[in-house]
Amino acid sequence: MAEQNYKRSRQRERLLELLRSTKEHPTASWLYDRLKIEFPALSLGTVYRNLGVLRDQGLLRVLAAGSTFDRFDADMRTHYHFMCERCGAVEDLALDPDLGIEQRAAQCSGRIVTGHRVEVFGFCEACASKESRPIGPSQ
Amino acid sequence: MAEQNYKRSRQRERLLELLRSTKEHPTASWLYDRLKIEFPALSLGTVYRNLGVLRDQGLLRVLAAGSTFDRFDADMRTHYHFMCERCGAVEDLALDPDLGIEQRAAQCSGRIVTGHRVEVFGFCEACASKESRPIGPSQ
DNA sequence: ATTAATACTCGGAATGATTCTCACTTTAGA
DNA sequence: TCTAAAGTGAGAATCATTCCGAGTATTAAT
Repeated sequence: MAEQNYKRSRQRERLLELLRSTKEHPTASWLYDRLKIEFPALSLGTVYRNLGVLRDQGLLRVLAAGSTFDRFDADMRTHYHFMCERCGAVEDLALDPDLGIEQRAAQCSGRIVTGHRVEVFGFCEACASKESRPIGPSQ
Repeated sequence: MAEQNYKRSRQRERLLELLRSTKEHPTASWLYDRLKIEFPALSLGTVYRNLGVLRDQGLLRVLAAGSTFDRFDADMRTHYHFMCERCGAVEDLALDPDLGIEQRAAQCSGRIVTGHRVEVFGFCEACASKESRPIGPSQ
């Protein structure tokens, strides 16, 4: 899975640059739309295949945003996310990651822990001001 | 979304009992297969619809397990999960939830924070003993 | 108990993100 | 330059989830 032979491709290089240039945690289709301008013949399959390659190369992470679609993040430093329950936006949180969680999760178990993920959810600033009556639990 | 009129249905009541009786964090199709024994005419759509109703009633939570399918958990107390990267199993973690995360995430922002979720990943005990050479990053 | 209103069920079709297939093209090393 | 292997585009296939329409069950009021 990791000991693969990769060749360069302009599509993949630009995909990574694009992902690195934004804080939006884009979806596959957002990336496709942008990249399509530069590569008019671009195929959606190519975007998905390269997202998978970059993930295997450890150059991006996949954030599961509910069951509908994934979002992608090229910032490989451990950091936490905030997800808006109303508009679906994903924002980085300026919190120090708690690596003790991983130690405690491994403690007294045969598990191998490789990482952890924290997602805080609620309503982002824009939605919080519109939405005077917050909705009930949806996750 | 919450001020809905619900009527009782045996299918939904048994669905919730079934989910409450297991620690497996089942998928929709696992629940469907089990419930189908009891309700031979059961429809998959009914399972999904009722999972949605129970979620809106605050009686279960949806765990997004990667992009492929959801898992469901009727334990509404805040608690953390461990997810095996190899077999996909989901286990509860016996860690005290850190509610300070939510306060820190809300601090100095217009956000409304309603909850948070922690997922630790790696290899479960069974997989850790088989898998001598752990695989590279996949999330 | 009957009835009316409406939520619920089933089955199957529709949706939508993601993955796969395959013929052709590009890359990289000899 | 030549060749093998990885990459590409187009579209079909997959698969979890949602939607729809006609008939059924539940509830509250008569």
